[in-house]
Amino acid sequence: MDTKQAIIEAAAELLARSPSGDVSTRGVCDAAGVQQPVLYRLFGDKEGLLAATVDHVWDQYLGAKRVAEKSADPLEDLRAGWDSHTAFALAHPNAYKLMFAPTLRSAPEAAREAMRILREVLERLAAQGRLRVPADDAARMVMSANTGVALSLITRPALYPDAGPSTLVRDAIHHAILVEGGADTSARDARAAAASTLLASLDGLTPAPFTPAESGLLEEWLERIPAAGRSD
Amino acid sequence: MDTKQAIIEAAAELLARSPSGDVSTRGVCDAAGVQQPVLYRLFGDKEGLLAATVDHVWDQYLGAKRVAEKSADPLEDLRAGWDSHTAFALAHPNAYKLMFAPTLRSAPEAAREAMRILREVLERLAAQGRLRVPADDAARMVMSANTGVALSLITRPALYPDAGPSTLVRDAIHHAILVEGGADTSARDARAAAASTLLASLDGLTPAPFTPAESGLLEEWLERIPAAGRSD
DNA sequence: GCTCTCTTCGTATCATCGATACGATATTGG
DNA sequence: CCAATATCGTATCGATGATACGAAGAGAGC
Repeated sequence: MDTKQAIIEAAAELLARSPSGDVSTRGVCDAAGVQQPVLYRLFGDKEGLLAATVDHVWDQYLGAKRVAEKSADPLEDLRAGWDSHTAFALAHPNAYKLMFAPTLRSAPEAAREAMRILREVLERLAAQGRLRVPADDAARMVMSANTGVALSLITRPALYPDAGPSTLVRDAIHHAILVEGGADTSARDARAAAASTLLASLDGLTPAPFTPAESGLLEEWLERIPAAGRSD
Repeated sequence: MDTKQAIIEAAAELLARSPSGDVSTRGVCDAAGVQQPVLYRLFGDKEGLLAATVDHVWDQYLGAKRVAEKSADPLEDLRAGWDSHTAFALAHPNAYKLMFAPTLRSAPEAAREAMRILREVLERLAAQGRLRVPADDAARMVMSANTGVALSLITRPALYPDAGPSTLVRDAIHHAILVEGGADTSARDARAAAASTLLASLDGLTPAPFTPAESGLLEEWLERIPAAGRSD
């Protein structure tokens, strides 16, 4: 059991120091003081080792950040999440490349966890009526843009000498997915306002996304929403 | 001369068919009917071959598009450039990964040319006073976000089943770098915000004003609203 | 304590890959 | 026709991912 951790830490160490962003199984085994067959018995193949290594680096980094999460305002958390994601990429470029670049066939667990954390923050915003797109779409937008910015910062430092574009892109995406300023209205008020906004603007849609029958039913349902009771 | 082109085309062919996204110099030489030393004499090393191959694929793709460029409205060109970039990634995923993922040490000429084309369009917009950020910043924002979206589409098809996020991120970035143009966007934004607000809060309604079937249909309709009513 | 079985270990080895040395062959200039 | 130069082709190197296979060790049952 301990040898597994020793191998992972040796791999993380070598990976962090590797100029090419790659490590050899021989090098890892030598550094960890084990032979190749034990590595392959514990991790299956090189991809398994790299995935475990990435997860380890990610967990270590996240451990320091986990305490500071879940502030009062989910928008702050959303911004902090983006900046934390970017900072991780700059702090551990090789691990980050393995995590998000198309090197590995299947995404490591760390990438999935990053997506989970992001989606959780977005759902908190959605519950407050502050998302203007479905949470899944917002998650995809934020994640893909963030990885693109982070990879650019890492792999083209001459073109991206500072993290200015990161903040600009971050705010551009957040502006696109968030409702302006509606933090103070309660969820029920926001819902009622949203329903009436839609009711007022449905007729003007061209091309019409609904049949007349659908439109009629939708209007009837929307009228029921403001009266619907307190969820929170 | 001709053997060089033959090698490049063989490499492009093998690269397009490669499930791993990689090719071996031996395979390329066999397919082109030459020996390894000639490859190394013509291209220096494998990276040189791959860079030349990426440039070849990019030129071929761009050749078909070059005629349709430089429309009257640079904003149309900006949108077309984003969509063309994304379409190239989907059409030639392996070449695209080599072009923008951190595999190659130095960016191939094709990547630089893509940046040049983008910056040229942005400078036309800037000349018309329609850019709200410096053209270099705008170029970095657009390029990094676009590569992030494209890489996500390529490498995580399960998470990104369609190009919807591409358009959303595109418009988010463009909105952030451009001065306001359309007048009807505000109404559409309000409508979209209202729809997603409702969508996010429907589940919490107690007592439930809708049957599960109604709820499902309503959600489906609400998801259609943000995309509806695009006039431009 | 002894043996039997099953797991772990360690050597040696395979196959593939990028890259090159070096003699053989062809081509070109005089 | 010859010599100088460039190209070719075999054979090979060094590194790497992955594994076969016998040796050594650890329990389980008697």
